[in-house]
Amino acid sequence: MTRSEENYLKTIFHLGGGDSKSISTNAIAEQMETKPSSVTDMAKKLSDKGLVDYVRYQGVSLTDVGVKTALSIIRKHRLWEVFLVKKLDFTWDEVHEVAEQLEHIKSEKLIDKIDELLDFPKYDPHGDPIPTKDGKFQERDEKLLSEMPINSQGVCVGVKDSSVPFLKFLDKNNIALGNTIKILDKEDFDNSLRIQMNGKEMRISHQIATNLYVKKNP
Amino acid sequence: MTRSEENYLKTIFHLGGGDSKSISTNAIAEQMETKPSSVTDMAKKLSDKGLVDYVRYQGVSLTDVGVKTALSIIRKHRLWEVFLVKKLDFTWDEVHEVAEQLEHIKSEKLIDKIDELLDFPKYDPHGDPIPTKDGKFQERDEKLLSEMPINSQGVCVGVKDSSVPFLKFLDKNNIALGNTIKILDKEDFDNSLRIQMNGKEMRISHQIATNLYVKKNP
DNA sequence: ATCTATTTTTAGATTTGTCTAAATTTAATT
DNA sequence: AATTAAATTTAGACAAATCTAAAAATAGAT
Ligand SMILES: [Mn+2]
Ligand SMILES: [Mn+2]
Ligand SMILES: [Mn+2]
Ligand SMILES: [Mn+2]
Repeated sequence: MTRSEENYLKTIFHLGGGDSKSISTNAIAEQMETKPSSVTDMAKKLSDKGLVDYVRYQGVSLTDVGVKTALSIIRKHRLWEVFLVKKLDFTWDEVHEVAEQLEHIKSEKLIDKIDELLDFPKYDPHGDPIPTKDGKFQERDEKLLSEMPINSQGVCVGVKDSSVPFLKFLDKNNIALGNTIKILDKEDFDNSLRIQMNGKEMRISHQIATNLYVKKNP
Repeated sequence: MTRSEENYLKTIFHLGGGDSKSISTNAIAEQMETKPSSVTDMAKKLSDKGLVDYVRYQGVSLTDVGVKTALSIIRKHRLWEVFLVKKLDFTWDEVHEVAEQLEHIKSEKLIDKIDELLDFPKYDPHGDPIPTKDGKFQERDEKLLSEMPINSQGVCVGVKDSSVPFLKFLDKNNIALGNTIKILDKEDFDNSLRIQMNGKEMRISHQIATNLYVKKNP
């Protein structure tokens, strides 16, 4: 497996190609910042290797082997991110770029030992679940902050947008995973929210609220 | 810098090209298990980039920038090896292959933090010195076990051959870095040595003795 | 100094991954 | 059903890194 092949599989998975849904050439090209013709070439190669099902003009979806491979790369990516934060004091906005490189290191023992060193974490620094060694995914019962009803309460468990600017914005406003959030009020005009977080009251724009995952308290 | 360029610089350094000594195309090709014609191509490319001095038919040597770059890769390689042994319980015969990959990860912060996590080690698991961030090399006063006089005594500090079979052989015979060794006798016939190590007496072949570095006790 | 064996370079080909531009297919619209 | 717009594929090119085979240069030996 080349690095490029691995990156294609990962992208196809993230676009939903793991559920035997067909992903278009254009969608992959856009996500990977490459050209559709390059995607076509790679689709053929991955198809020859039995990693994707590819029908000309119809897009690609991952085979079982393709899904398994994609998950193993995603597992490595997220474990490395946890390592960087927990063991090397990286901030959550610094880890993705480095993990993009580390995810391609080929050593099963290495990633198993990292997993062990970290005490088998279930989520990465952005709240994304870490697949198990045998490719199981532990989805969490979570919803977007923007979808929570007034007076409900929950814990912030993840970010949908994990871009550097958004993560830095959250840091600046002391919004962190683990914080307890209560919805006090919604403003009809701009869909902004008034919330209570860790005791303090604050206002949050709709854009922010649609990019924060919350686990609702029972 | 591509991964291939980095590997060439490292190899040229290991062959002595850091002391403005010219290294032959063939020597590099042999070391890297590639063809001389490929080395010529790369020599031109590295020369264009100012990393080596290259004279046709005369071989290459590293420029100052080339030395600095090579040392930074060697630094990364050796720090990762220490990390694997100290933090992930790899054995010293398992680390090289993985470090060959990890040394190419591009993140200054990452390697500085690994260095810090390891408490700024001076030597790697095979006793090779780790260059400092600014490219300083702390050579040690050491000699080969085979060159030690009878009745002298020292501490085993490194291996010259760090191949997997040799390292496994050392493990099997309980020879480890840090052990104290006293030369009891030399056999003229086959140059083998009778030594005392950690209290016990044993016999060591010439081939082993020429691949172990010892720091002589004062 | 000339010959010869060895080393080194060149020329041309190959693989991987990418691109542009043109051709084709599909999907949407009349 | 024919036309058009959009998506997708093909064809041909390119850069990086490698190889083989042939040519050129160097160094060693007579
Ligand atoms: Mn990431
Ligand atoms: Mn990647
Ligand atoms: Mn090594
Ligand atoms: Mn390497």
